[in-house]
Amino acid sequence: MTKQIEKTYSPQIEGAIYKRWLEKRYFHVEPDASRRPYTIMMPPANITGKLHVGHALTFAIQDILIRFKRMQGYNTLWLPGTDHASISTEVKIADAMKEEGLTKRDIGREAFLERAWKWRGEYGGIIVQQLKLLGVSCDWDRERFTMDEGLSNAVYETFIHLYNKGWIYRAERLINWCPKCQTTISDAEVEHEEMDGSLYYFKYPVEGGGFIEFATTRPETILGDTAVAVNPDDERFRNVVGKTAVIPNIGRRIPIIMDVYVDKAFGTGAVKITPAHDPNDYEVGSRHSLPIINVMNDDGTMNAAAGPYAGQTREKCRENIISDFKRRGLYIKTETIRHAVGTHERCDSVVEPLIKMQWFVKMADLAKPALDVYNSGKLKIVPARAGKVYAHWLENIRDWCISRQLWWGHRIPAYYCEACGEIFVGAQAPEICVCGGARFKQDEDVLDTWFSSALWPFSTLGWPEKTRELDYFYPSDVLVTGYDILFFWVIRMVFSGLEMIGEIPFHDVLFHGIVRDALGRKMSKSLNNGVDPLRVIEDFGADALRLMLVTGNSLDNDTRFYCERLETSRNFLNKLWNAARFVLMNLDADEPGAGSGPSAGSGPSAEPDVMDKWIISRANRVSRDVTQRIDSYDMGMAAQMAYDFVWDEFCDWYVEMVKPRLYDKGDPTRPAALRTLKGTLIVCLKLLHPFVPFITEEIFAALQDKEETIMYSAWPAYSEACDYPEEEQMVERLKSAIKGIRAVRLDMSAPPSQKISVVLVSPDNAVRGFFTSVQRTFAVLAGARETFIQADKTGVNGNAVPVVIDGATVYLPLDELADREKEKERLNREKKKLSAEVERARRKLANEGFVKKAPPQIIAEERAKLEKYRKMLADVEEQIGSGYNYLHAPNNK
RNA sequence: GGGAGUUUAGCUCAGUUGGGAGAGCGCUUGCCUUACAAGCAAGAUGUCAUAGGUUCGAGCCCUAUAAUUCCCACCA
Repeated sequence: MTKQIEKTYSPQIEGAIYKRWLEKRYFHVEPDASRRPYTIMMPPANITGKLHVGHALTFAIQDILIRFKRMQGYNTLWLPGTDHASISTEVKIADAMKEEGLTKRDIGREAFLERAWKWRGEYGGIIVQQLKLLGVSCDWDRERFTMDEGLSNAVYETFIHLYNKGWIYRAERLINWCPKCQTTISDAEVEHEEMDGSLYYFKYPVEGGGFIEFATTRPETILGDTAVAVNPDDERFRNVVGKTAVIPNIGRRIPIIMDVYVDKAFGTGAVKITPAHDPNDYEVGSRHSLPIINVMNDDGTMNAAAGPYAGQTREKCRENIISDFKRRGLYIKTETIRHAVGTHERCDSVVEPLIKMQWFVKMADLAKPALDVYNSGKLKIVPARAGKVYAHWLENIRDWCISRQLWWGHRIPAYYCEACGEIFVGAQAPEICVCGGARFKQDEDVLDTWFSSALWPFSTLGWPEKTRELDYFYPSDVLVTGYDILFFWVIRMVFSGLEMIGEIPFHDVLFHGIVRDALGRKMSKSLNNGVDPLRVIEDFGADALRLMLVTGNSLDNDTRFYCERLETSRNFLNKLWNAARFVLMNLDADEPGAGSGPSAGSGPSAEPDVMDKWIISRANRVSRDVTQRIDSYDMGMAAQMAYDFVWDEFCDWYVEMVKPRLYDKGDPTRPAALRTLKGTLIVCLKLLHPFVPFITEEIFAALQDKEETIMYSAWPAYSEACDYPEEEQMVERLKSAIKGIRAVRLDMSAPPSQKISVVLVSPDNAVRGFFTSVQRTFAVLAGARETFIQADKTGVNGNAVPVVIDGATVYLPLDELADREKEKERLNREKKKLSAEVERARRKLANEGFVKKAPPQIIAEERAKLEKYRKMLADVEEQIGSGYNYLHAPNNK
């Protein structure tokens, strides 16, 4: 006997279900050559992170795919994990230390790392626990951390490999320096922000008389100037080129040179050149062999080379320079200018270009194969426009600065001989140097956090060991992520996978939008407009949250977070819950056996009737459509279709239609009704399970005699045998008749308790036969006391209200209730509508071009429509014109 | 400076290869009909941003324009 479920839906069930799934180890998989794998690598969550709604969206999408494929019989691995998040974690720990009055330098590297590991142990698992509340079905037994031993080996192996190939090198280059975080950052980590700034005009005295005027946005870098450049074609400067200008205050003599880089139209046409602090100037400087003078310390203050300005912050120095130039009469003017300023995306401080010795990955050779797999279609990127961004980035890629002046992360596996300075790259320092020295010092820097995440798709499977997992699960099927980490992560995984494994890390990349607040703003700490998913889950449940996030939006667009939408989802779940309750109640009231059987309407003892066939047919088609939608990553539409089917067709129509059969214990079609009811509910549950895993599991369990999980039940497959187009058409007639009658009743304010008589007149035998077979249902849903089904109008009161449907007219003898005027209006509205339809179809078919050029199927459909509407129109006109005399009817209202 | 989105009902958004404009919320009206008032039933609401073009036929394809959002970029 089936179990009963609680009276109202409550998301409190979720915790226990997840616990059961974990206990049963339903998420865990092993390589199995007899089954096809389906693999998703979960983007590792930062250990510093807290669950936000963005996570909820991205993990909901991944879980939908995983659960869908699992039910389709794939051996599905969804591998979770966390990222050490080098810089964020380090900053966080340093901040915590500040409260104790300690700095990193105070305690030293080793003690700091000790704290970091301790911190990771204490807080690193929080986000994982929060993730579980979402219902994610990932294989927790395979959870990985980017600084696990195995994953670290992968990092060193890769570094050494690339170094030996000459693709990792150490060089002194102009890099992006974050003065606040005190480390280099990669180009990708610099955010260019357009803002209003000042363009200052100054002049340098020229030796031999005169001045040269120039403009700059960064006066403090004057101290590092080693030339002034003008365009070779610029006539205005002909007489000063080759002469020497003098920087006041510090008295440095610098040449006036020519370089095509200079834009004649900008500023004064002359540019001060600071090779140590500007990428362009660096280029110019190397072309002209100019000295490079670094005037800044790592913390953004001026260094000794700044002479009298040494020790000042860059901001203070700027002010002082301006006032000094003013005092000397060398200041001309200040203009406001809109220009891009580079800031560090993590801390927002202005990035300082500096020359430093750093480690780089040479990108040219790595980028090419990554571009090839995209161009050849081997790597599919959804949506397609993201692919263009991918290609554009790779085509214009520059070398990747991978060293960071931090402690938390993978330390660069390079060792320097203390005697001669020779570099050795390897897992350990060598025994002895070529110079005979035996003391080595490891490089102080760690690697960019993305260097290790770039290896995630295979390092998590055991590489560089040759494992069964790597062999079986790699490459993964799809990578799902927000478009914001395309450059940071996705591209780097692709070229890393291609280089180290020789195969792309995933076949598809699916980018989705971000979750915004109700006003469409990005959620951010500064606006304090973030939505806490944990609160939402507490109030509405993970199912409601997940459903809300994926429904009603196309994936690639951003979505707004509305509480009302959450309620809509919650209401739907309650609807589903109560539909299930209804089914369970009826199954329970049934004698054993009749309602059992998992599939819809396939039992010999319970042949489905026409209504059953209708819902079976609909369920069948919807299953096919939902499957197609998920397969094409159209989760929103898939969810919407399942939602509509459950609510509109199953609950509002089928369940209502089937009630009279259920309430009559003697009805011979009752077993079929029960069977179909249960079977269709199960199809609904299965279609919904990827989206709302908890509630579907709970109901599914209640429907089963034995313990079974919906997770591993078979996904509904489309079957032609379950297609019943004729039954569908008939039931559509039934629905139109009922809707028409209801409309009339409402017009007349006839309460549901007031039963009426209904006469259905149709010359069509099949239509009459159908209505006869569903007579009782028809009567109940139409609120009829009795129904007469006949071929002509015999006995129909002249004052009866007609409702015209396709193939029949229904008469409601409502004399005493009828509001004649209202009915007249209604019929005329009908007439107008039908006339428009007829006219539209007629004009279309009268169009020579249409008949000549349109596909035959479209023309045939159009003809059928014309025919149908013409008939209905004629019926309506007949009612208006002849048999129905409104004007002389009594009006008792 | 380059590129990509978006513009559809009062609000938020769907609308797969071009073939009769949709949903949720909100609104109007009537219902506690023994699964569900987190519900049921019936309704109203759109120059599909603008202007051209292609086509028998355009919300969908092409061109231009406007508004708006985002990404990329070394003009001081």
